[in-house]
Amino acid sequence: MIEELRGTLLLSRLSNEQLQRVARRAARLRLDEGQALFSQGDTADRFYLVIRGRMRLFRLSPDGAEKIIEVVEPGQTFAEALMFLDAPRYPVCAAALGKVELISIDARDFARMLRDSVDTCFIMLGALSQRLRSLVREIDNLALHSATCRFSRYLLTHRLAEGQALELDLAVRKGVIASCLSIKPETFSRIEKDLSKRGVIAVEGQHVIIKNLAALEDLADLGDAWELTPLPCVAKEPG
Amino acid sequence: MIEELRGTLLLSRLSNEQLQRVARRAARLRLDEGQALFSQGDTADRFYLVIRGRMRLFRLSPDGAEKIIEVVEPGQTFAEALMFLDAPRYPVCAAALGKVELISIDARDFARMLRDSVDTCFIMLGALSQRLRSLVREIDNLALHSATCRFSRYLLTHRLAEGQALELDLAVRKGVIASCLSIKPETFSRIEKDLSKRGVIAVEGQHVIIKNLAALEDLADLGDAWELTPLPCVAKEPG
DNA sequence: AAAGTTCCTTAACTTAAATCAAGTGGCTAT
DNA sequence: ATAGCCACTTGATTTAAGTTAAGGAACTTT
Repeated sequence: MIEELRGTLLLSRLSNEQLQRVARRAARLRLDEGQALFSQGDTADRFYLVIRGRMRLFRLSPDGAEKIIEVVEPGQTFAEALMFLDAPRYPVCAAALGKVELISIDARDFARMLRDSVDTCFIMLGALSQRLRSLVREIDNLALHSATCRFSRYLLTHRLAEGQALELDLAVRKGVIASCLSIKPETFSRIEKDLSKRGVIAVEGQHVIIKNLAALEDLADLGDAWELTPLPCVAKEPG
Repeated sequence: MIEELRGTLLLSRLSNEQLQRVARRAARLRLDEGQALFSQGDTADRFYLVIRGRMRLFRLSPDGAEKIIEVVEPGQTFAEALMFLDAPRYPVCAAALGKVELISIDARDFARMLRDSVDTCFIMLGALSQRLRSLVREIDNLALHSATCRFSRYLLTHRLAEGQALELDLAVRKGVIASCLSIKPETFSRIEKDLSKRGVIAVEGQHVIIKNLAALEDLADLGDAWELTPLPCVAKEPG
């Protein structure tokens, strides 16, 4: 367990004693496909580290519609920002995408410990700042760009994640991607089909081939190239 | 200047020497109506404190459409989260709504100083966490709720801000509110008119009267009451 | 006071995406 | 195998909100 914790960026700057303290109050957790971890509104006293599998964090509307805010990958933590609020409640629901293994961490205790690790504070601040930026981008996507544009951007950013390849495999069900992009599955299908017909991409199941990168970038409507890069890097030492 | 800084939540835990250090590298700034402060993509080496007036932070799409992400009120800081990123660029444009007075603060220097004030780190973490939560809510609003619902929620939250009154004055131009809600001005007008016709509200210029609170809450589609309250409180002492 | 602005409203019309309603093809489990 | 389920596709239709266009009210500015 200690080793798994140490490998996580957020916890990387903690001393051995600190890690042991975290581990003492941590618990391993296994979820099956679709199983819920917590719901929007629940009191938030723990945060989580994904060891294996993926979690989906989503908002639920009163009439049952859902919108995925984030898909959390192994090695990432989630719900850790809440420990700095007064009487925190989870602002989203969390459920497993496939089988998932997690470690759950005591938030209050962790926050108290944080007072002795400014380094970790800074890692945390960097992480929150990045997440803030990505949420701003998502708002921009929703408010200012069409479904086709969002889909194109999705392909382009995930191409980056896989080393600039012109082919990529969708990591999750299409319905999940659709929800991430705030598109209904039907519309998602139609967009895929349309772009295929126009020769921009070719789709076969989960496998997508970018046939015309220039056209795709055009559809993605990237005014500023710098916007795309989702640099996963945090300031180490300000100054 | 020192006094103005000390009154700001974010800076409230700094020692006199630290405040003096901040002040030494701070500058006062005045903007006229509509004047731009920075643009999306600019290198971000300073952050700002609003002394007087309001700033609008907005995203610009390549074709010139704009969406206001936030309206910053006096006493609030903005763009402070960026100092924790590696080569930060402003993710939004900032411009004045009316005449504005600001203090601009050196971000790198501030971040360096932060290492000696865990208290301030925690205030910062709390502030970022709150902002994160409000952006998640905004995404929820855009993805899961209609324009009318967003408008209703706007009225209800701003009613709270003004002590539960059933009447309120819109603090900014309607076009600005429309952009905050990602609604076109024409649609905004139509919604106002429709709700007036249905006896839910009455509008006269900037003055809005809530005639039927229950109906408005119904339109706002609040599944969970706890969601509305935008508690502006930060954890002081975790533990 | 006349002429411009800027902001807001109203009306006619268009459109992107949602909804409704069937399918299809690939799994799993009996 | 076959029945059932699930993810996805496809087509027909609806609808919320955007677009275009024009006019009005409250201001500045000259």
